[in-house]
Amino acid sequence: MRPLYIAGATGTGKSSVALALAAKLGAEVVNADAYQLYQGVEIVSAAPGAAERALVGHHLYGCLGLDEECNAGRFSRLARPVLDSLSARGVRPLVVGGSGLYLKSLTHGLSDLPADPTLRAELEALADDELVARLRGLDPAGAEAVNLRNRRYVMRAVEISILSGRPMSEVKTAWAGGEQPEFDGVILERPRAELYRRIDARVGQMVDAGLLDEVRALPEHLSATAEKAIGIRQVREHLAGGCSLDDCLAEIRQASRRYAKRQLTWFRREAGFQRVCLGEAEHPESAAERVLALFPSSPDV
RNA sequence: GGCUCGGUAGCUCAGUUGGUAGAGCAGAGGAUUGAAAAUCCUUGUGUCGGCGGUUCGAUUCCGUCCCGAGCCA
Repeated sequence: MRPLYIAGATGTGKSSVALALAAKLGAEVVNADAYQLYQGVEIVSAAPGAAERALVGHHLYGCLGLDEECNAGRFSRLARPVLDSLSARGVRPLVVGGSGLYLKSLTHGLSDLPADPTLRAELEALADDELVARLRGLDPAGAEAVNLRNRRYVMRAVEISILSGRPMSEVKTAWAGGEQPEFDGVILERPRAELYRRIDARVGQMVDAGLLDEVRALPEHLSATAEKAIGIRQVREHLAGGCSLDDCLAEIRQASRRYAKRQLTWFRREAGFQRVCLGEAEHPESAAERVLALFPSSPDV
């Protein structure tokens, strides 16, 4: 059965709408959130709790250890078999998350590009201008296309060129150029001010739910991916006496709002999704009805 | 009540020896093919506290009033 994708910025209310939808469709929820993948950060990543997860099937929540790295490639390799096995059982996958690149790796597929942590560690040691020089040598056309001020993108381009033995710009095919893939997807939206209010409020709820204890209980060493979760660095600084709780929470709210803003920019230009703007007091049931109404002809619903 | 120092962008402040002003932060916009909750780029017109005066011209000098902080009574 074809998956139904539910995207949107953090704090929009995707999880509750997904839960209502899953109940109506007899579907199961598949996570497409980079941090809800990890075990031990349920509160800080605002993952659905045990009560919600008991209601309908949930997949790819808490499936990675905090010492494990993750990326879009690994995510899609995790998710594909889950989608396939649900389909084989006749269950519709409801893919829910706000990590734009992760979602796109499923809706559009990722180019088959190599990656190698060892090489990356070597490149990490190079200065910015050395990296740019490497890229110019390996892939002049790519050097034109990549934002050379963005060290991370330059590094990845060099990495691809070295590993594949061909210029990155030849190996990597553009999403924009290809055909628009067909999929069922909806982007949930809310007015900016309301979204920000919800994000701010949610940080308070995280504290009530035990945010500080959760972070205290984390292993000292986290993978480079896991440690980037918004909230971990800030709470750790507070716990170490580096800042007041108020300042810590204010920083988490701000980082979350900025993240949401970047998501809005990403999703704004994503094609192929329907869009549903949620009402301020709208019940998830009602939102789920409206989403369902957008896919009347889905053969499998 | 007297004296001193402040009042300039949403915030913290710089500056203009008189020719209507600029940084940091915040905010906004954008990019995005294996770190994506990441990373990177772009973006600053505001009665320069109010009202008078001097001046061709005042945010800048003078007077006065208002507000804040401090000191002295």
